[in-house]
Amino acid sequence: MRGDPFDPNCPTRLILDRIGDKWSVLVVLTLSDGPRRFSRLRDTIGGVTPKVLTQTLRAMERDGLLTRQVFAEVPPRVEYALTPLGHSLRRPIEAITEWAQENVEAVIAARERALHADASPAPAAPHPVR
Amino acid sequence: MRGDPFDPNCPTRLILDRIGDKWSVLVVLTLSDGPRRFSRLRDTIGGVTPKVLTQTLRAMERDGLLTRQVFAEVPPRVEYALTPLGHSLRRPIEAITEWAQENVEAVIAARERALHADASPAPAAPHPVR
DNA sequence: CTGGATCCATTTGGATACTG
DNA sequence: CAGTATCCAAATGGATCCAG
Repeated sequence: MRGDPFDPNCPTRLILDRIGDKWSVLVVLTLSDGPRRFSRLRDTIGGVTPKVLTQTLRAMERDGLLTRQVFAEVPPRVEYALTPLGHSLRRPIEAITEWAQENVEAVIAARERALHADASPAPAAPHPVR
Repeated sequence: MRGDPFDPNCPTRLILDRIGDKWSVLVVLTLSDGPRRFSRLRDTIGGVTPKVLTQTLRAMERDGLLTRQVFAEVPPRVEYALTPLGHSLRRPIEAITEWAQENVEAVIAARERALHADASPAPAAPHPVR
């Protein structure tokens, strides 16, 4: 009852939502090696805007996955670090990313196949590739 | 580098997007035990609309994660089943869901704490500036 | 029974500019 | 440096109705 992901009201869904956020996953991976500053995170994670990164970090902080430490210095410095809880997420996340790395080609291939099978008879119209 | 999740152009992101889709995860879990019909899937997975479920299934089919078999019967019957590729996703996904089940309470607790800390003026600042 | 089609509210996330 | 503020485009997902 307490851990049923199929129940829409089960908090497990919350976790899936968090994992579902691609940035969270990358943040965990980045912080796995140790604390990082904001700009370091932004630079490491390609294609994320400051706004979204901040949102992600705040959400993860609320969820107890990481800590945010502000140093009263000039220039300002803020360091993010995984909590033990956050660290415990590392393994499952790595399982996913490893699967991704190993099977990306198969997925791409399947997608190509579907595309060709679908477009063979009458191509013409350029289909927006999602 | 073909397997770098940090590269926005890397196909690995595609996988994360697929996992990120909460329904995909639940579909994999549901089909782990064997093929299922559409309505069975819809009923098992709480809170999903037919439209979205169809979208999810079609996307997963394109990606080679499952097969869609139509029986020429009345009433119509359509069965979905995981491919070997889809089955290989089972392990990593279970890793995530197990983590979720084990740590949901900790996350909820952290969230409650953050809420209270934010709502009450003086919880005796344990940390410098926030 | 299995979805396709349509409409629509809400959310999400990106670009840009600016501040303590 | 580390964000915040604002605006906005696009995508997501739900409700509903209908069709093969």
